[in-house]
Amino acid sequence: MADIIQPRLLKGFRDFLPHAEMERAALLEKLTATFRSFGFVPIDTPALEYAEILLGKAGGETEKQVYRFNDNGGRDVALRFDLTVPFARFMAEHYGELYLPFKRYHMAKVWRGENTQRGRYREFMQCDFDIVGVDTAVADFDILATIASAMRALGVQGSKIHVSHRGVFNRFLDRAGIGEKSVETLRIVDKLSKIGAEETRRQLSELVGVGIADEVLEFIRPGDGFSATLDRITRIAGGSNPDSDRLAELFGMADSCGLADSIVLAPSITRGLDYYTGVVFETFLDAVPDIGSVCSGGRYNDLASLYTKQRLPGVGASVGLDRLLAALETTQAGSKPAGYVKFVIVNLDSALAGEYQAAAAEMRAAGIACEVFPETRKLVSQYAYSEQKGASFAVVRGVTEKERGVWILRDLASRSNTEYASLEALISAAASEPRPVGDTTAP
RNA sequence: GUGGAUGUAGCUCAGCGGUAGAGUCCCAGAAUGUGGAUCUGGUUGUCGCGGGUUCGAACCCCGUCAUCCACCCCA
Repeated sequence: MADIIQPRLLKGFRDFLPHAEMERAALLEKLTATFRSFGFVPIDTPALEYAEILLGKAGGETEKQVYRFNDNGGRDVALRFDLTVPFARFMAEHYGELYLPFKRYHMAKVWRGENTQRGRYREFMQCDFDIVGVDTAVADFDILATIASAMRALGVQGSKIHVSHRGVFNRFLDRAGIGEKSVETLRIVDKLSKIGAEETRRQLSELVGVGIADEVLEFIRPGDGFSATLDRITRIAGGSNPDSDRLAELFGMADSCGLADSIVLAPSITRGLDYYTGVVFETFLDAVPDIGSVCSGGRYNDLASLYTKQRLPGVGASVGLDRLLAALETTQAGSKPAGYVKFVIVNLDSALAGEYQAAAAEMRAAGIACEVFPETRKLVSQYAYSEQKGASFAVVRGVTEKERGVWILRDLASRSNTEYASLEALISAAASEPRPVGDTTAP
């Protein structure tokens, strides 16, 4: 007798049971529809690439997190840790075959060997969308509008996109004479909402001195409105400049589209990553702000400079699918998604197997998802199965019903039966049934 | 990577040196083809895994794996 191998999973890697995977799939479908409605096209790239390609610009932190090994041919390879670096390689590789501006979306798994936590895993899904080849306010706004649209499509009650501009911040830093400490300053500032104003002030004072720390705090102070805040940071940064103008343009477009309320100018958000050069943004849900940003991104000057001499400016964002799922779970607790199948054809007699299959075929032809229970089992068990599958109805027909010439439609939620003289009558009656599917929340 | 907490039935948890338990769920029957109340009976298990101490370990010790929390960083 062979020893049983203990079934187990690697730290930070997960299985998805049908219920969870159906929720995830539903989310991806909504995002896909949104991206397509804005003109983004899909691409895919390999999970595994030459380590040299993926790690080209990576700093110490990233490098430690990358899954890297030698393949059987001795090649130095690594699993992708985000979708942006492979995208850069992709653009350089296919530059001649593509048109600009290029708008793509890419939803795929990435891997990072970092320590796990709630909502943070070693294998997780990223949903990126970018516009490369242009550096305009229109492109920036397109990304913001896509985010807002996606949030609406996902059924999020309320969300705010916090926007800022790296350029304006850098002007301010240069003016304050701490340009060379920009990276450290940005890192501290980025934590404002987490550690509070006092702690931010203390850390900043340590880095640049009390006077300048106060200036920084004044710069990042939450404002009273987009325009007022923009005026203030522009003044502190030394007056009118193209970056402030870009922000004003963005807000103008948002206002025209009725999105002014969804967008907040938040000078304290700067994004940790240093490759952003223009607007940066993070998206927070009104209901669960403490879960963090569910969609972040920004503008970068040069996407693919490591792989090509072509200059490719771009702007894009990434939806944190797992975090978003966690957030939606807290706001829509207890909701059970409808099953894929609406009908289960109960199997009462193996002599009627052909009839069951014919009925199923007819229903599918009518556009109704259904399945035949695959063995004769007692009714209780078949009803329970049907409910597990999220079906609304069971179709019951045994020898007695056949003799009587009837089809029984059982409403699984109300547990009531209705008889029909023909399958066609049953189908049309069920098709006009207004009751929403999957309503199992009632006590 | 650093520090802390936790792993017992499918689920929620109790037990903390002396025969593994409760609730729930599930199964069977009272109702021989129609699931929800009630009653009766029944099954739940490598006590995360591997060592050690002990007459005896779910319990104490060491290691290990996993989860959660904080730091770090990020999606």
